[in-house]
Amino acid sequence: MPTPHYGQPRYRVIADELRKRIESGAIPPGALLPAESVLTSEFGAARGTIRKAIAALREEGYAVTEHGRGTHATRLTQSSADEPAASQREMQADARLATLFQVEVGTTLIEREAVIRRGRQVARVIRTYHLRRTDPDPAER
Amino acid sequence: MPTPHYGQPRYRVIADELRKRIESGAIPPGALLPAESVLTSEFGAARGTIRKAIAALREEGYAVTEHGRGTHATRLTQSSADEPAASQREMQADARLATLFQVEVGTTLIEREAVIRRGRQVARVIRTYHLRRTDPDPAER
DNA sequence: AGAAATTTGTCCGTATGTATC
DNA sequence: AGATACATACGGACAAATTTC
Repeated sequence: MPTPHYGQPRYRVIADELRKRIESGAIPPGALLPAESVLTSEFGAARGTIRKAIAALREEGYAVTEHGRGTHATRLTQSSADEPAASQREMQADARLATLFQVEVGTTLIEREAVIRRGRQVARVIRTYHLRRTDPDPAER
Repeated sequence: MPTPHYGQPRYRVIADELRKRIESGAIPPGALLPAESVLTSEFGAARGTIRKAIAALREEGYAVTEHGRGTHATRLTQSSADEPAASQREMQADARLATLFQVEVGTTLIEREAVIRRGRQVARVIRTYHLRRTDPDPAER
């Protein structure tokens, strides 16, 4: 079948469903999500669509994926004592971020850190900040 | 040519090239990037690969895409009163960044801050860091 | 106003590469 | 070495938003 994405696109619906399972505890923090192949069967969607749904969850801070291992539901640590390579964590808005987001200082934000490597060297580090409950994300449409 | 992604994946190389054009001014802030169809021809890559490259640029804060319009290079010196003008500045590497870049704490890094707005609201704040001297981008490894 | 062209968005299917178990 | 799981890449088709004629 072609592409009848009335209203919400398929990957969005799937992402919402998986997010619901995580928030409800059906998939506990730290637990592994079903493999892409399993989700493909369950939702009757192409693998690419499943992957896009999971990518959306990652961007929203609900999951973390590791190459040959799988995707884990995120346990967002309130750590301010940051040392590890936590790719994702909660943090409190400082003055600058609070101003930008128009919230009060101390409001919880999600910080994600990505590293672009060139061979063994780190070429760039990217840090993204956003409020929790972000929806779709026009960036990708 | 199936999928030989030795070293850097194709979309990564393309993203780096496009980013270089933006940073160098070859594609001025606010300007439209070539359409996906054009980039597909230029790089001889599938459309999906081009789209992934552009998605990477979005995540790094270098571009913003709108549905039937196209992808614009993000404007750095935005108006508004809340901006300390320069969205790009030098800063000293903290412990975390120093570790990643394998340099000493206090080494000068370039920090770029992009503010992605959705309407009047700030949706995301993206900060990218990279070494000053060295990199810009060997483009290829 | 309307139709066509342009451009990005979604989805499917297939194949191969890479990391982990 | 084999199996499992995620990653990259190609190609095709149709949908939706915008611009152009």
